[in-house]
Amino acid sequence: MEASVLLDAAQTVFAQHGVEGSSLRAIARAAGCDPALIYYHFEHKEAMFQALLERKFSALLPDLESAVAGPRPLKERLAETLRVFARHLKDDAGFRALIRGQAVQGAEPIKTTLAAFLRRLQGLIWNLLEEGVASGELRRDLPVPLAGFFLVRTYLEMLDLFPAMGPHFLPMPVPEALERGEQAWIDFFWRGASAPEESR
Amino acid sequence: MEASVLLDAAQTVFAQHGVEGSSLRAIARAAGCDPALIYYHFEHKEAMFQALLERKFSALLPDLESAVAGPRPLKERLAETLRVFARHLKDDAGFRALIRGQAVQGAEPIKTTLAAFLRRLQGLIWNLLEEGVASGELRRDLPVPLAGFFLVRTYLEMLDLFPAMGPHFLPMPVPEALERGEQAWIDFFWRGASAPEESR
DNA sequence: GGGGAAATTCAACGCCAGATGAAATAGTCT
DNA sequence: AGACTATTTCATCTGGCGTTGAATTTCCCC
Repeated sequence: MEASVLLDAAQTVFAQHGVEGSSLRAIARAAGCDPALIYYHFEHKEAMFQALLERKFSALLPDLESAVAGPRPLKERLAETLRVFARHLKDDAGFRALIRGQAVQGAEPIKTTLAAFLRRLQGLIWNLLEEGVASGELRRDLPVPLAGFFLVRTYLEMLDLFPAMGPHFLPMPVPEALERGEQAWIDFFWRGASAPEESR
Repeated sequence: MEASVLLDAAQTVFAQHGVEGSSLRAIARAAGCDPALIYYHFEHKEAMFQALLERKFSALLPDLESAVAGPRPLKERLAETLRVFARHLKDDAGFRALIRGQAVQGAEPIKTTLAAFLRRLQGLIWNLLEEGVASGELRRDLPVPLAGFFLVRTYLEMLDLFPAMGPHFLPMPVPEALERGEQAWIDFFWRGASAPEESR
């Protein structure tokens, strides 16, 4: 049995119960094997979670690099960046909640893995925003690191919370809210970030 | 022993390990009592978590109501709303990660409690934003539910993620990042939400 | 078919968990 | 002091847990 089958099972169980709420026996049951096999492939549960993170991010980053590249208008590339997140993470709210839970209080090795990914992600976003500032499309005083944070984190919050909580507080069906929310956020972000007309 | 002592212990343990990763025996150890006492005060672990949520939100809502009231300028009241969140939640990142984890995949009773709180919170924020639209300060086409979401969730993301991950990706110390981030977000939000000059 | 390596299962250990009924202790009122 | 209620602990039950060494099975190559 390949490690990836175990990781598939782990992702399902982790997403539902969290890392600490998931037992290796539960993961083995989900994978259809003996718990001891997990120890053959991974040192311990946390190493398994780490491998999951790396698998997920390894799939995401190339698409991000494609999204920010090329001659298309800046706003469109920013929007495409968000859509890459949606494609990779949209159906993984439970897992994403887990990742940020680990970001807040996880073990140092996990934080280190997340940080390495964050720096690469940051680099892509910041370069894009700095390119916009240099070209005059974005305002000169835009705090690029913070703006990058706003761009991505607000959008990911929608992806996470609309499906789970949207029915309780959104005045429209969740799929419509996600679609309108995406466009609204891109427009809103653009208004917040773009240079005033008179300075172009 | 009052229930509130048990809830204090529960908050500490839940914040570190999550609801499922926290055992009643661990909470009892943190409180310095026998696990059976927890059953005397609460039906089960989830009921305990629910009581924690209600305790937290009961403390937060009155301050929010004060923050949005009064004759002060709209932008200042929006900013004060965010500061209320900071005062109540700033040192509770672990617990907040837990809350949103539960928002994403928690049991229905917990989601119902969260939803009830969200609706009250929404009501306050939306009224404030709608007041701004009516007065002409905010743009007429502002999607108020989505804008309210952006306002609060982006700020809470900073509160959660800057302390834990900021050293890995922010080009400044975390306390400074939080301070500048707060002001940057308020300004950014204002640019995204306010009406164009020519339509005032 | 045989040898060797890789993969998988089995059995076991000690410990922890949720939950409960009964017993003991503490507090309050008369 | 006694009655009663509230609080707290104790002991127990059943089931699950992480982890490991040994045994078994499977796979691959000659």
